Amino acid sequence: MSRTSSKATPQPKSRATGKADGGALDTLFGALSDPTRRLLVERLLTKGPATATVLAETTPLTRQAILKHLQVLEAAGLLAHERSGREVRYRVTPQPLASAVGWILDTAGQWDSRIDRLRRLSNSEPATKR
Amino acid sequence: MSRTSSKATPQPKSRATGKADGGALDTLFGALSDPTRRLLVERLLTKGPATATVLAETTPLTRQAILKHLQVLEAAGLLAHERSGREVRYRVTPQPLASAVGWILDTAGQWDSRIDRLRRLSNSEPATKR
DNA sequence: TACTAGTGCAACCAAATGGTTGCAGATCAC
DNA sequence: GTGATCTGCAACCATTTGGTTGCACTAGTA
Repeated sequence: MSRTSSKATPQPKSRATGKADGGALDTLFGALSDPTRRLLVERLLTKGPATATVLAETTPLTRQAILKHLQVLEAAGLLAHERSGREVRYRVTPQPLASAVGWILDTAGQWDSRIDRLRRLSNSEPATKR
Repeated sequence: MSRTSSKATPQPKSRATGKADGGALDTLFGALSDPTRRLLVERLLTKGPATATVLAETTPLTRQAILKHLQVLEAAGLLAHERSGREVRYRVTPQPLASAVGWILDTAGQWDSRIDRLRRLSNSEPATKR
């Protein structure tokens, strides 16, 4: 049952389609979900812009692996690159983090107002407890 | 050559090992990276706790698919479930979102201080531009 | 010029992910 | 009791992901 009308809609079944406008958050949170990538962001922030080869020297990973991570981060808008000569230097552009915080605060806000509503309605229950 | 000493370390090559202490952020951001899951969180917040079957009725997905998403969210600490009779009811526990915001703010903080440092050193460059 | 260092691209692989179906086990209502 | 619902597994499948290797290309440098 459950699957209300899935058979009726001939959707291409590709789950990569995304929900359009939410796609930015997808790639953003997705980019942040990998420890290597968070590490790269932190490293680029603390030690400044660097190339993929230089970044790869400090990890057990290949340059290509690092490159892929950098591209994921760039696709999420967290990085930008510029080339000087034969080198390609990556730097952090943390603006997209604002949308992440935005979604989280929005959500937490709904939670807060919900707690508030519950408190107002029933004064006996602690609402969350943990 | 990059790959400094990968051949020397006989690491089990399983990428699921995680970086231990950062694992919480992994699962957290990972859980948030899916639009369906964010939708579930929002729905559970706005309309209150619900069972997997009920949640599945409003989406084109199977109950099992929803179930898996709920389990991912629960593993990230964003959900908790309690059963009453034969029903299992899920509710949001948004506390872990704090760690996410924490990491982001830390990172943004490093960025701010770095801009500050740059501004103090060279007064001519706009530092970010975009 | 020839050599070296850095990047770009493509093929390939294993594991994780998101989804399905089918069925067994509880629990409620009659 | 019987039947209808709801949950819980398990198997299975296709796509994505994270990683590797190998090689071609480009840009500095001796």
